[in-house]
Amino acid sequence: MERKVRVRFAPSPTGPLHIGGVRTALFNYLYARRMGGEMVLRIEDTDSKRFVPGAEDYICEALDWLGIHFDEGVKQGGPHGPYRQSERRDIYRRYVKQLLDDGKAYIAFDTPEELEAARQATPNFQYDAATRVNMRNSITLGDEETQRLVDAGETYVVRFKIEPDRDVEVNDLLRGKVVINSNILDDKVLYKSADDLPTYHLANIVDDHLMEITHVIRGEEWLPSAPLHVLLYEAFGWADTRPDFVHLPLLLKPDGKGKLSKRDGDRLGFPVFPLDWHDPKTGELSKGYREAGYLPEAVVNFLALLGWNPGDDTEIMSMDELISRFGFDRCSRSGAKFDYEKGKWFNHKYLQELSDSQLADLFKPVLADAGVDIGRFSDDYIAKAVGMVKGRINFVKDLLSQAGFFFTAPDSYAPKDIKKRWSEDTPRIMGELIEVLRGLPSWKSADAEPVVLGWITDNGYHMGNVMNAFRLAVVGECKGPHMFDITELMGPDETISRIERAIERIKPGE
RNA sequence: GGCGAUUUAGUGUAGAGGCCUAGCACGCCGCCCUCUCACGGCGGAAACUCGGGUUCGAAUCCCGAAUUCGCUACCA
Repeated sequence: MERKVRVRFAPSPTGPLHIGGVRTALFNYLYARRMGGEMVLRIEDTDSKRFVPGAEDYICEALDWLGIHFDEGVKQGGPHGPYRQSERRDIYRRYVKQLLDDGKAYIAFDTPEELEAARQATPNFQYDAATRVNMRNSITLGDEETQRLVDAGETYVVRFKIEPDRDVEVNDLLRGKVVINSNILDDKVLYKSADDLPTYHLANIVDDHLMEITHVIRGEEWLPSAPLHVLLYEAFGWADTRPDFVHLPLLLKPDGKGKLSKRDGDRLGFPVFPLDWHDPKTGELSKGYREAGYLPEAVVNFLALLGWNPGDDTEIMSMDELISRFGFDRCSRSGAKFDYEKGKWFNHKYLQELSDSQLADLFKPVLADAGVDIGRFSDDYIAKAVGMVKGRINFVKDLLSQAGFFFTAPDSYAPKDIKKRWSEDTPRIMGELIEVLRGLPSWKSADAEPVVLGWITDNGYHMGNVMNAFRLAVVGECKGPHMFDITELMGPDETISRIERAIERIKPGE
């Protein structure tokens, strides 16, 4: 019987969700939707030492912002709950007991110090079939003594009894059959009595089974422990419903070596988190894509193409298009260096698809923050200003430097441009320009342009110098959209007053 | 060190024996457009890790080496 596809995203709430984690969540989501399946969000908070308050809410908010929605999980509940591992203690205890009763696991009392000593004594110490007979555990101590110690309240762990010298096969949908000999596996700790919590490995297998997960899609860092998981499914007698594995390639640093980390973002100046994160302990702020000005669609599109491609040259794809085309047959197996420049380009493309008024709405708060009284400008004015410069922006905030002059007259002028375009007799020519402008029958760009250009050529003036001085006076520097489009929008009063202002304030360059 | 994975331009990738004088995109450079800066259009530089095979023919198949990454915790 074909089981309904069910996948899960299972982050650990130890801090803000990393962008690599976001991609893992995205691939899970795309696959689930593609297959008409379901996706659950499970919180793996089995490490009480690393738990960070707020991290869970952050994860939910971030994925929600990106449009990655869950069918079941910690926020929406569901028939397989609870979805927080710390609330499933009784379940894990039951399965730990089952393993113990079946002789598939044993209790060990070795203290961290004793383990450390063992590692010191033996170069490549590994707690396994060969060494467990020399340690303090239920195998060497016997059932009676073990029970006595447990009853006496001694802290212990439960270790998985790995059967030596077995070739364990992991069938990975991306990498094919990976075979690992069980001799290199150690007797992993499954449960710690100290905090009455399982470790990742046990909780993961139990939950995936109970939650009827069909596909475990996770980062490549889990590949080495996949054989252990396979063995665990066997030990529980769940081999027939064991999920398929997909180990996704990692996101790497743009330069140098290794996994992309928070430090790289700080060092290279880009976010590695979806949302801003204020660390509750250090008070430190980590920048997020949302606050940096990214559209969630752009982030999703960008991330989807890191390690996957649709098979043709299509690059801009909505979530629905990604879903309809996604598959592991087109995933790459090697790590992808994170290319922030390409990410900016995606945002640029998505910004271009917004209408002028949509962009204007996004721009208004930025303008207001910059101290502009936006009440003085009509929505139509803002939208038109935005429309003229949108082609040159990667972020909404870029609008400030590109279109700011539409809202505030320049209070300084680019020295470079003064030097090049503002000479001794420029003020006189600008004075003439004002008269020409005043005599204009129409301020429409198409009407005004031939008149002004005609005046320039008729007087034998230098086209570039006059027009750029004009631009310098109005914009503050020699950049921006077509000059007469600017003046049409700004209107005669503002335009002429800016020229007068410039004549007063600019000292000619040498 | 051990184990596993990985390997096409600076980056992300296409390519599944002849269609490859290796395609696309970002980035970079140049030209055009032009009152400026951009956008856009056009063009350019830039890659099959190496060594052996197999084959009439290999980026594509086989073997070996190297590379890079990951794992090697009472973290996930």
